[in-house]
Amino acid sequence: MSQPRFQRRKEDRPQEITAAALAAFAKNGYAATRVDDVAKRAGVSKGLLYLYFKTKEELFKSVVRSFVIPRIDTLIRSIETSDMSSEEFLRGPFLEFARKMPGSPISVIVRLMVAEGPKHPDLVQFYWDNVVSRGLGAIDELLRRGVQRGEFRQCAISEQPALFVMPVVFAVIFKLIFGRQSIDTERLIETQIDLLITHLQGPAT
Amino acid sequence: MSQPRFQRRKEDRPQEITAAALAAFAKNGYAATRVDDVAKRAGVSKGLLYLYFKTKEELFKSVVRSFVIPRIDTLIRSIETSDMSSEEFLRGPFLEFARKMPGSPISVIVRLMVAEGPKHPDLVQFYWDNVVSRGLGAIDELLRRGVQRGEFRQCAISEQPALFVMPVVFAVIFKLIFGRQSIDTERLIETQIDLLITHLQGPAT
Amino acid sequence: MSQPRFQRRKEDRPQEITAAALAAFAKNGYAATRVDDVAKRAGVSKGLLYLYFKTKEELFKSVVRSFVIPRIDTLIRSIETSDMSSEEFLRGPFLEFARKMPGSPISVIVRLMVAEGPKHPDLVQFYWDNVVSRGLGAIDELLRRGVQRGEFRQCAISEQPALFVMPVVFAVIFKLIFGRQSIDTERLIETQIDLLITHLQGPAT
Amino acid sequence: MSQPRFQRRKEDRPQEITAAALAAFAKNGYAATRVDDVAKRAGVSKGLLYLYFKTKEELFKSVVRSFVIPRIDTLIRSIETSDMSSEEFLRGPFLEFARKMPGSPISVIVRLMVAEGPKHPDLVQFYWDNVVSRGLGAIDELLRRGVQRGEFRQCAISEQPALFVMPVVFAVIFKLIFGRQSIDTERLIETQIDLLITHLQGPAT
DNA sequence: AATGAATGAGTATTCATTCAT
DNA sequence: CATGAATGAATACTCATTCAT
Repeated sequence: MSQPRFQRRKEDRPQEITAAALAAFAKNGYAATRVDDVAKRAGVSKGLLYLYFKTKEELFKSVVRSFVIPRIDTLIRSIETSDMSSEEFLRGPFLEFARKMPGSPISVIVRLMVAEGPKHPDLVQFYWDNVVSRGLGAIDELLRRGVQRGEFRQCAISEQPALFVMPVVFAVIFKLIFGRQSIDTERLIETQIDLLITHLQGPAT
Repeated sequence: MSQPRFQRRKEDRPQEITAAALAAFAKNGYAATRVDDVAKRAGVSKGLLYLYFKTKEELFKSVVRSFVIPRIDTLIRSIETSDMSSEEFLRGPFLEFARKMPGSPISVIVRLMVAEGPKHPDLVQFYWDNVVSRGLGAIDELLRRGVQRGEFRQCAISEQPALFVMPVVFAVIFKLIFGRQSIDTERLIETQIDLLITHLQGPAT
Repeated sequence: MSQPRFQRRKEDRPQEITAAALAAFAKNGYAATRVDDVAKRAGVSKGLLYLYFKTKEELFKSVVRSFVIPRIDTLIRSIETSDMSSEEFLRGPFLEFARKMPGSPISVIVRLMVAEGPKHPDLVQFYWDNVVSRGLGAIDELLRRGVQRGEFRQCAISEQPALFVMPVVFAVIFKLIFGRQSIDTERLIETQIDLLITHLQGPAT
Repeated sequence: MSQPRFQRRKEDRPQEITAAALAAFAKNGYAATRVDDVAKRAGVSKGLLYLYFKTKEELFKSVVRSFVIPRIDTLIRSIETSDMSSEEFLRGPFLEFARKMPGSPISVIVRLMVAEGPKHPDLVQFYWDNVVSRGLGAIDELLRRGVQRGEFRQCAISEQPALFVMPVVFAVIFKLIFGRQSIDTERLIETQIDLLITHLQGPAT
């Protein structure tokens, strides 16, 4: 009776631990998080944690890897498979994605990258290759497609996908530092995207 | 040999120490920086450091205070005293300021705020009050002035000074995490500011 | 070589550590005792010591608690259960107890109380409640019983049990400060107790 | 005008410093007292303090020496020069002396001896030679005189002057540890001295 | 596989002592 | 003489990591 439950448990362990680690890192940052706490959060002994992750650093890298990739994959796939117009996509799914960012687990990872990046060059590289580069690439693809289809004109904006990512990163940072009592980041994101699209569409002739 | 072991230079010490601390924090982050290292960098004994700063935390706060305020003060004063048109100011002094940001000491402090903010709420508050709030206020004032003078039209953009700050923060973060091999942040800043101004000036009739 | 580096002996550790701490405190006093030394004496790592005692101070308190209480309990119980006459008890078990005091672990604790008391008011209170008050109370009870039984007359002496404790404390202090080459404290204790009993029994009619 | 005042000042410096040190030691004990504090209390710079006392330890020894000797000298001289009967002296000047002890500066020195004695054998020796030995000797002399004059009978008590010192030391210790809320030490001292004298005078034949 | 007792290197902080002024 | 800035050795405490059970 109890067997199958334990069986299943074993499979999930690593994920449960990285989830606990993410929560712990989110609360206290990497350096101030004790491995003990992560283990306790995961309902696991310290020894077992070390069975899955050789060091605290490896655990950290695992956290970054396992929580960001799926998110970015989803975005990219939706761009690739979508049959919306570029504008529709930007005002629809992309805006939705952008709005959810601040406050999501990924935002925590931004904090970790900012804080710990300099000490983990390989992780930075990984993050660049798998998250930033691919994310920017996807938006670039979206813009390129818009230009091809005649929706957008080709200009400085259509060549800098970072302009679309910018407000998201900014909002994430703001939320992280100042919490919710700061500025209206949602409106900021909307305004920026609207501004960009308006410009890409050019003066209505 | 030539250097006496004791040197009395009461006046200069605090600044030398905060400068050294900034450099150390910049390299390793707050938690990973050893007080010993800061002292060594400053060419000072650990004991003396503790004579001026009661704790590592206080040293950290001092660093934030002494390096950011002057910078932001300069910007604000130049806005207040400038007799340029708003556009001229944005394309001139402000753009210059924005370009210098990534790689400057302030950029390091952004990293510290992101990483350590959650553990130093009073510092975050201080930063908000003295840096962010005043900085945004100054730009707001500049935009308002532009509207009053008829240079700009009143719209969503003229009400969100953060749109101007956004690319700077974004560039800072990018440089911090990915170094120089990432994206062309200068061009990004320019494009964004140009975009905003163009929009504020409305369709050329 | 023969000793494994890790030994799991959870049960015994706290006692071993407090014993080592008592010895160390006895030798150097509280302030001058390094936690490192206590750990070494106990054949234990510093980390483990801190697993059982959160701070050096808590270790100190534990020492006081665990070495004095049993001693005083024994005395009190023997008073309560004894069926000797009061005189017999005082000249027998009590005198024995008094003689053993100087040089025993408790004597060291007196030193700690004198030296560290002012900085640990709660510990002083604890010591008063659990040791001094109860000890004096027990002797008071013994004297009261003697009066009731007609062995002793009621007088200033029968009301001040401290007169019996006095020579013990004095002897302890003397031994602590001056070692054995000072005065004959055993004889002092005997003389005092004899003197008190003689007086309590009144003039032989 | 100001010259003579400074002149005088210089002479008194060491005493002012030892007085300040006594006060500081009294409050916090030897180990916990910072040289800085002593200097501040004495209204003197740290450097000057070190001009008079080579080390903290030497300062400590100076404190012990300079505050106890005068006290004990006074007692001894009054014994030597007194023309009272031994009983009168014991019930008069000696009792007065004994009563004043707890709470006086000397009581603090007892604490210091108990706490720091083990680490300063030479100081203990000094204390024994100059204070304890001479003090006990003086009382011994007083008792011997009483026996010679036929006031007292020769017995175990007349040979153990410590019996007279005992309640004083005990009272001092008690006050030091438990403050004033403990037991009536004055009455204890009186009772003990009365008891001893009564016994020395023997049964009224 | 799982536990948590045990380890020890690493770090912030204090304070007696020195010495340039 | 007098100052107090400057030094650095000493020490309590933490926490990633190991390993007996």
